[in-house]
Amino acid sequence: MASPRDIVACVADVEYDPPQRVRRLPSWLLGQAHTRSQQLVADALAQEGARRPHFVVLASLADQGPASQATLGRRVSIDRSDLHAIVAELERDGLIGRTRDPEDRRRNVVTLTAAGKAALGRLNARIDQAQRDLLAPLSPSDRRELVRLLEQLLRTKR
Amino acid sequence: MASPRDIVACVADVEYDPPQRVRRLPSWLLGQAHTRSQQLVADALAQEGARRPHFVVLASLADQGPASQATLGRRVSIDRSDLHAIVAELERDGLIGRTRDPEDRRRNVVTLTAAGKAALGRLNARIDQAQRDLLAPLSPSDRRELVRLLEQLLRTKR
DNA sequence: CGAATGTCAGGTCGACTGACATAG
DNA sequence: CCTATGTCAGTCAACCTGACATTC
Repeated sequence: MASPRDIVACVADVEYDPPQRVRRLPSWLLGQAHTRSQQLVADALAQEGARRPHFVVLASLADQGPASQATLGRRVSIDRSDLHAIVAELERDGLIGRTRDPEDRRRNVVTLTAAGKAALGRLNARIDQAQRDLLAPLSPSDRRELVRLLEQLLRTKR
Repeated sequence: MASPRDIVACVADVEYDPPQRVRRLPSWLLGQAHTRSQQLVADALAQEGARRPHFVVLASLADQGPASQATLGRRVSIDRSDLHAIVAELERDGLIGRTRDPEDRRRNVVTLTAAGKAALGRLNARIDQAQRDLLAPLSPSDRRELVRLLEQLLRTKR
């Protein structure tokens, strides 16, 4: 039943094995690293019942102060229409408050609550652990080097 | 109309500005770098009327030889059901051929045609240019260093 | 019989577009 | 009048699931 050719075919068969050409592409490596990174962060946030936009919104409010939904969305690159669902969930969970801006009654000013600050603290701890897991294969100096290279890669071109 | 506070608010308003906390996260940097990378590659492939899976399938066929759709999908991590649309398009454009495997009549053996090899050559040139654009902000030695670090990051944990 | 293959239908999720009423 | 804001409906592509007939 298992002829030599079948065995060869079977060995050549098994599992994940993209071509060398592709494997060496910096864009491919970045994609793989991003996938791993994204998975770790998503899992970390999920343990607190949050997703990435929730975290980013809370972090922006803490670091940069209250803001209307529109400016908040602009700060963290989330579309107004998508942000709507996020802030609704955060408000439902009592992590933010929304009040009409008396000086411009179109605006919903979003503010971090005490519960929101506490939740952000927990999320920050989870995120930091995810970063450590992500960078675990690298030596401390290599971790700094990677960050430096990525920052330089992103510095130019906006 | 424009009180001092309004001007301050306006300055604080404008544009993309995620919190420092987030900006420094390795996972964030990887995400941003991946976004840029993905954009460059997608644009490069689009100039030849292709998308990423098309390229990866052609590259796998060239580097690793003909294969059934299922094994092809396993090699490059594309689901059978998604691969179906891809190979159909590649066949329509004459870049691959599909023949029933006489030794196992369940299988569709996918083969690269001459036109497919030519198309892959063009795609490779576009992709290489995209890599150069991506890495342009880095010195030659930093480019090698980045690739080394990413490979090491991915080496462990499968 | 169980397992693999190609095929198809559908579902989910994130990113984006267009519209609208309200307010400036 | 034109613009900005918050809201909602709907599109689109990527990714995944489940099903089915055919073949091993």
